[in-house]
Amino acid sequence: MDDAAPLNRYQLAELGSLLAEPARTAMLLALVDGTARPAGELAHVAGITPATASAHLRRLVDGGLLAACAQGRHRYYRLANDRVAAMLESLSLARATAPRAWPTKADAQLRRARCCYRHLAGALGVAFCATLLRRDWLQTGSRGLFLRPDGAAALTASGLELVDAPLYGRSCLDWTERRMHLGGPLGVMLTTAMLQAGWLRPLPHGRALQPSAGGLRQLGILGVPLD
Amino acid sequence: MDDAAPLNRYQLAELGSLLAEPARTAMLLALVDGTARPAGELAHVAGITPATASAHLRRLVDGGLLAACAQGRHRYYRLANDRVAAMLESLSLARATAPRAWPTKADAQLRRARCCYRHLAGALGVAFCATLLRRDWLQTGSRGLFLRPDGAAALTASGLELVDAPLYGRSCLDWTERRMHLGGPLGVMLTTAMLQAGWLRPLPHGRALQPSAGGLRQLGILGVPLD
DNA sequence: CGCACGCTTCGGCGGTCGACGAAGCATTCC
DNA sequence: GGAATGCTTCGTCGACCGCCGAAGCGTGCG
Repeated sequence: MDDAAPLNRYQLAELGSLLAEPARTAMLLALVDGTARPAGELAHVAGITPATASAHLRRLVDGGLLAACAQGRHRYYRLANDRVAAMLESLSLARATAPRAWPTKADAQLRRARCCYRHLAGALGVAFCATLLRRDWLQTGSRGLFLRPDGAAALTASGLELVDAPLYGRSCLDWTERRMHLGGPLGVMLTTAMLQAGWLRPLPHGRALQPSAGGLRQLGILGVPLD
Repeated sequence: MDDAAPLNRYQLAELGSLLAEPARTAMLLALVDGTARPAGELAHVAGITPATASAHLRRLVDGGLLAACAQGRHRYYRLANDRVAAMLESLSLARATAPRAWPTKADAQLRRARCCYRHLAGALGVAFCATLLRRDWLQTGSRGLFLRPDGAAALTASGLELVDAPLYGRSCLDWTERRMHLGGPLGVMLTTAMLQAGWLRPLPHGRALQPSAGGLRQLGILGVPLD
């Protein structure tokens, strides 16, 4: 799946082999919505033991259909690239509805917004990061994600007091949303600024963060979709 | 491949299984150009014995990817429908160049035009049939292919004396071109008219037909692409 | 520091499937 | 009618692969 050149008979058969097993197709179908999911969850989705799932996931990664990224003691898997998703779509297997999320005992507040290693996570963190990327305020450089000047200006205009130093961020997987959000020093700095500006308020117990009315208003103005 | 509904994990795996074998992908790739090819040729393309090829072809037909049609002691296989071709295309396996034709000892005259059960076959027969279809002069009815009035008028204007009776034709596979041409009573009638009008002249030996200069001119006027 | 947890690797079992040769059936040609 | 041809079916062998339990490794938590 690296180049767009026509596949020969062997490459096509190899691709077919990867799709030839219901356990593997179940995992792929669970990932077509772009989420990244840990191996154990994919094993459960496929109805097989973690040992068997590990072998399948290895084959899918070796075959270029999946990408793995370890985070803590979890190992998240996602589709390798957009073309894999498009290929699956073209096989008419894209489901209209996203696969149901793994049942989590985390309460609603925790799922909505929380701090993750000092930066913003949860649905709000994912949406905020997606917005920065969509507006090209966040860009990928050799040393990681960095904030472009126009993005910094927009955030400052919204009331955030940003640190002037060139900070870099990195993608961080969200364990409830299963999507990327902004971590690293840049993520920490932005989250700290939001806390200082009163957009977010830490709840007494746990890591949940409570967005304020004013914070939600400012985020909405910036273009962040709010539930 | 019968409906466009999203595939579940088992249907997708079944489709993958069909693609998981190089011998089968070789056959499918040989058919993506829309041609129909006999089992023996497909076996040669895949590099396997006829016995093994027969099993593969049976699976592909049962899986809805191929369609078979017996003609004489040959059994021609082609892609089941357009969606199969599109699916293969989407897997980036459509080749820009058509697979090289099976080497045939038939001489050039025979390949160009000949009679096949009393109707016109060869490259000229295929091109003539395609033109009739493209111009909507030929239409598919419940009893077979029939000539529409405007088509009959155009052919008569070109100098062919057509029988007035409502004749029906049927698709006939061309063994050198591997494409459909017009057979059945309608095909026989049209070919007979061409012979009577001097467009075609039967060669003394064999079944080859020699188009005349006037015949080629008239066919060109009708829109038939000539080599 | 030790336990719990998530994931991977290893070993072995069983089923599926692809390969072929030989035989059988249908069609065509002489 | 008999031989030749094209294709399918049958029987059998061997390889591959999916499955699991058990063990090993690394991370995170108390």
